[in-house]
Amino acid sequence: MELIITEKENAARRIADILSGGTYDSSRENGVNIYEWGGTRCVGLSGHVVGVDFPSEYSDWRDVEPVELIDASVEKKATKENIVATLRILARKATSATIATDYDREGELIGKEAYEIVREVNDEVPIYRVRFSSITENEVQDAFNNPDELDFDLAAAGEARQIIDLVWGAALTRFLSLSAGQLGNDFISVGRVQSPTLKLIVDREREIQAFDPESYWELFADLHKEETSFESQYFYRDEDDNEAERVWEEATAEAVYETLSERDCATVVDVNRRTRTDDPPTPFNTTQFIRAASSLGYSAQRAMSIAEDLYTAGYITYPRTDNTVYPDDLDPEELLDDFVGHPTLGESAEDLLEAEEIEPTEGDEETTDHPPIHPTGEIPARGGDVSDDEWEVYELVVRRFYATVADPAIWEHLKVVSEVGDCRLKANGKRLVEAGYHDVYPYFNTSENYVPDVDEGEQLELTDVELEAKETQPPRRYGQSRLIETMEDMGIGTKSTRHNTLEKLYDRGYIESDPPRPTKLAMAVVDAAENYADRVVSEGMTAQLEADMDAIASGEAGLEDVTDESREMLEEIFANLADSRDEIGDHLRKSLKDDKRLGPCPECGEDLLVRNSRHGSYFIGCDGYPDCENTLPLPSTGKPLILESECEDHGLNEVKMLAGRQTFVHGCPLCKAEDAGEGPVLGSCPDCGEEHDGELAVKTLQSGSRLVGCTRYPDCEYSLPLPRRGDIEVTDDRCEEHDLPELLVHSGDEPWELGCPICNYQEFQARESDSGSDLEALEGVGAKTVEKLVAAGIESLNDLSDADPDAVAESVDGVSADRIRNWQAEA
DNA sequence: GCAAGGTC
Repeated sequence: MELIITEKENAARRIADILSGGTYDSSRENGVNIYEWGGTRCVGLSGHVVGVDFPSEYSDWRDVEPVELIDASVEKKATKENIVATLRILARKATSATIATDYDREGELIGKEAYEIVREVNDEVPIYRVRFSSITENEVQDAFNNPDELDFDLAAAGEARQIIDLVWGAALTRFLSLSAGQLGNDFISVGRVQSPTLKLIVDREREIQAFDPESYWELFADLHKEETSFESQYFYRDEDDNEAERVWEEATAEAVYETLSERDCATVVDVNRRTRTDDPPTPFNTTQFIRAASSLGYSAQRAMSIAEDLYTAGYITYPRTDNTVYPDDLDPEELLDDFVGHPTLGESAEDLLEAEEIEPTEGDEETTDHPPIHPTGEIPARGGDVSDDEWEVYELVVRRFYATVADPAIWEHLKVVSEVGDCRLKANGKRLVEAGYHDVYPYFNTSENYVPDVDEGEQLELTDVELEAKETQPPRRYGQSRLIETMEDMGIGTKSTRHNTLEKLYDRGYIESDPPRPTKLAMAVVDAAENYADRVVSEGMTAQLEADMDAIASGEAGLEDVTDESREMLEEIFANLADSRDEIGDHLRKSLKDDKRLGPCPECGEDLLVRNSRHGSYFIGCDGYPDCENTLPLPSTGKPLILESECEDHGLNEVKMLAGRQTFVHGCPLCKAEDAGEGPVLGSCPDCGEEHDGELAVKTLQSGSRLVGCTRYPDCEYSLPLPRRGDIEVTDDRCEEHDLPELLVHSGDEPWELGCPICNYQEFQARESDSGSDLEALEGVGAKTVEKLVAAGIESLNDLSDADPDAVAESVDGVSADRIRNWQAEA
């Protein structure tokens, strides 16, 4: 039997399809698909199926000095046992094995892992390696007709990276965690990729904190030509003879204002017209895809997760790629043809097919493993096969492909300079003359700025002179997609890991909200690393590692040369760290406390801190405990985030509750506690009104949440829910059926009618039973996933909370146990 | 219970 091993399940099926001419059968072993035809079997791995780790005697953090990890041996352990087991079974029976993992460094290493598993159980079988740049008939046939051998040097380069990352990461992570006494879930992590990324965010925050705003002024005036008018801005020549608009002295700004205000007319002194070509964008790699999706409001993580689903379902190509050049076997016309006649995507495709020649754009990076992200030609049904979010991302990928084969756009720029006394005004107009690719790719801003045709020497009426006082602004925080782009520029992380690295920084409590803001802990970790292990927060470590890996791959250096040298450098770092452990620990501990501090306790003046209750919820307690027992409640949903804004009455920071889509600002917890109590009475209680004269009132609980409840509580527990946000107004209109006033909720710009609270609750219940489920409130869950969950016996959030994630993942297609755990945390 | 890299 001939055995073929690929990097992933999807590739196994496609290769089986090509080599068997579509005649393969499939079977399942240990939950792994095996494709079979003639005497051949083809199986897909799931990326790495083994991972590096220290021997188990090193696993107790308290028993082992972190420095000992530097010289500890590093072992390989199976991480996907079912796949490894399946591979062993197949390998025993194989007469030849062919490794067909991805054509890149990590693919070579994954191939070597497979090689070792095969060799362990079968020391005779010949093992080949095939390489192809895309899974197409020609390339695959060609590769299998000319089998090669595994490149052990290239794989060793990858192994060196694994060892260095593990040793540095584990030793330093344990050192910092132990120094601050942060063990268990709250450990303090450090790594070659995460730490330079964190430093990027921290450095920007330092700039923002150090920023000293400066005042300046800008001047504007309206110019008129016949019926039309346009805005012009004052400018002057600075010392370097560049055009400048900002005036730095108030007196100068006022003098200019005087000059402009005194006149009622300006003379055109210069008209400059030019056309600019606006080239269509290049094909999507992962980073550019994330960037485009983020401008539609998707987080990096969410964009990748949707892309992953679209890929698995066969609608788009592999979403993890650095490639920005379409492969030769992609025929753009053929692909456009697939969209002809489609109700919403068809028209653009038909327009594009009318062009005489179709020549796609190209980016700078051409790689051998995967093509740029593009549609496959298989089109999902909106609302049926895919959710609205998935469709939006799918359409983005389709339209990006359209854009890459579309014409450039042409802009006309018109600059008009006018003179008023000795002052000059300018106006920049732009007009889209040829929309070009913007017609098929409507995601870029194409707003025009109208400036009329004028001639030199023309006199224009001048009105509405404005003097605006402004301040220079601190640099802006990096957004997620900007961070991922910067990581790519710095050469850290990979297309597959960058978005996960950001997620990791959130999980570790290093960054919060979006755009991410570093916590005090993050600042302290970066401080410590800069002082003692500068290398691990610099992009230089990756640059050096890349160079070393190249040397190993080309045979100029051995794996041991590189890892030994790296270990020596880490030894030196630990020699310097030894005496500073307590000092570093104190700094980290202090920062951890700062992240929880809201401000002074009104009862004793110590600090109020966010604390965990025993049940996993949160409350606010005093640092003076047990001397001061002051506490304040927090809402039971979500994880508290301390905002920068402070309450004017109490000097406490306001609190936001993070709970996925149900995130809301709770505000000052002391204000909330003071506001707690009974609000206006609405009417008689339907449960006990007749018998005991109970009445319904709007109530605010200590935690800040509100409800309509009976005034006889706790004797009568009748209650109706109210929305978490907004002020409730009791109107004069009454519901005839329940004899209660209609309620109005003021939140956002427009107040909305909640109506009678009983009717509102009944409608809510009807909707619940209608859709059958409250599962849709979960992040990233659409009707389709709910259907699958219901089919597996999970009908509500309650069911989900009680379920065993692994068991559910087993029975629900396309949902991982981790994702379920996230949902449980969210619920 | 450490990293980063694959993949789901």
